Amino acid sequence: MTDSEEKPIEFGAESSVPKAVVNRLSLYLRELQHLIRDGRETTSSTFLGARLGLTDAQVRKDLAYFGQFGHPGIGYRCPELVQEIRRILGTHRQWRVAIVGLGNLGTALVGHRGFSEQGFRVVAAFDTDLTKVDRKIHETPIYHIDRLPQIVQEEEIKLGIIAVPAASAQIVADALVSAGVEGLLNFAPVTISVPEGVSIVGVDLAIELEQLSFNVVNRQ
Amino acid sequence: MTDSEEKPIEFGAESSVPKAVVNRLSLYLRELQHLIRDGRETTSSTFLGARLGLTDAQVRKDLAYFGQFGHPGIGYRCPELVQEIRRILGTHRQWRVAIVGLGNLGTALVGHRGFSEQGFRVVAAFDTDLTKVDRKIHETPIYHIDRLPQIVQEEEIKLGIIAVPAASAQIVADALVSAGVEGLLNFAPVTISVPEGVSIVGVDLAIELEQLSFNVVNRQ
DNA sequence: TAGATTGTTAATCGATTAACAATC
DNA sequence: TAGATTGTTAATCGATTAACAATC
Repeated sequence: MTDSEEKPIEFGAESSVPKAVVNRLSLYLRELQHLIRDGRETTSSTFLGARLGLTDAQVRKDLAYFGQFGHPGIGYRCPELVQEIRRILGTHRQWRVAIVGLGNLGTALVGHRGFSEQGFRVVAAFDTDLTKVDRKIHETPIYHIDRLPQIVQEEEIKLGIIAVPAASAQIVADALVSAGVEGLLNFAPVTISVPEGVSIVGVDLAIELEQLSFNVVNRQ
Repeated sequence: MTDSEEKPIEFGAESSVPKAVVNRLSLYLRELQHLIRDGRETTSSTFLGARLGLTDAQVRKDLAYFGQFGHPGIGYRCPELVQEIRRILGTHRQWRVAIVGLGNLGTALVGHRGFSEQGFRVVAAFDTDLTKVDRKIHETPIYHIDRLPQIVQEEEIKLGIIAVPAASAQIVADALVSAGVEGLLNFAPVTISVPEGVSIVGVDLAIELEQLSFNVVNRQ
């Protein structure tokens, strides 16, 4: 935030990929995994797109940002494309994750199936409530928040999930970042700032319902 | 999905508002609510935008889709703009909501503070598990899923939250729609189809972590 | 070979930003 | 009045779609 006046002209080289493309990549991955379970070996951009309400051109263009994964005349081999997308997203390896805040939502997230299925392993949970500390939920040990710096380092935790009230979200974010976490998933209904080099994704469940409300009222 | 070949040329008239604009509207609302709590009476497009990493022009343009809410030379009066945005989103009134599926996530969502704070009232929860049925969580009665059609109608439920496994998500969606629900918030990691006139918003928590993973790997 | 389907270029469409007269 | 800030138009930028040669 200090000496940045000029655009980073050559830097990551990859920053040309639109956010929307990366989001669709996750949808392709999910759909491909369903196709594989249904016993399909290959698929086409037209078929894959139709399942998601997208054009065939968009599917091909999205994938073309990252390489050539298809076979002209044949389409995409499902397991092959799954592997490629997981590599692109970085979920071909396991991520070690911490959850901070064991209220309703945080507690639910510790045991969330979808996380482990996609390569995210919740290895630690933190709270201030002494009655929760030193127990386990779904195999995951619960620590007092004071031990966050220590545990994050020892357990080599790289991602943090913030599930505390809005009022403490920024403080928790700062603590996680100081401890060495590189990415945050924030469920608190507040905008959080992080230093450059740290990533943040926000999910506000009430906002999702608001979007739905708008769509219903405007019949969309 | 059957006889649709031509585009709906004149229909809702409102379908010219980009999805991204509506999403930012929710962010403006959230930020304004924080400003009010901090005792601020007015704000400017520059200030509001800065808090969200947006330009002043974008804030003004977004709001201009819906009307003229600002005061030249002064800015926006916070409580006034909050009211306007809530009216636009449809959250100035209470929505009656049902949750289907009382696993980890569904159970957490029944008591989710953020929902009630923004005008969403969870008035019924459904599950197949007989040990859960006929109890209450956080004041909300739990019914057997067989009673869904009856309760949705009696309770005038207009929104449904799907928190069941992927395998049963489409069936639950169909049941909710048949019963008269007009909007669905889907947490199951699967693409769901709904008839025209019904809205659906999907939230896949694993996908959110995947997006974070991509950002971390590509330092964004 | 004929049919299917890719990757990619060019054309189109839509969203964001910059600029500024109008207003308080 | 001078300074601040809006709403809106025009210019810019970026994303999506269409088209098609290359490939299996």
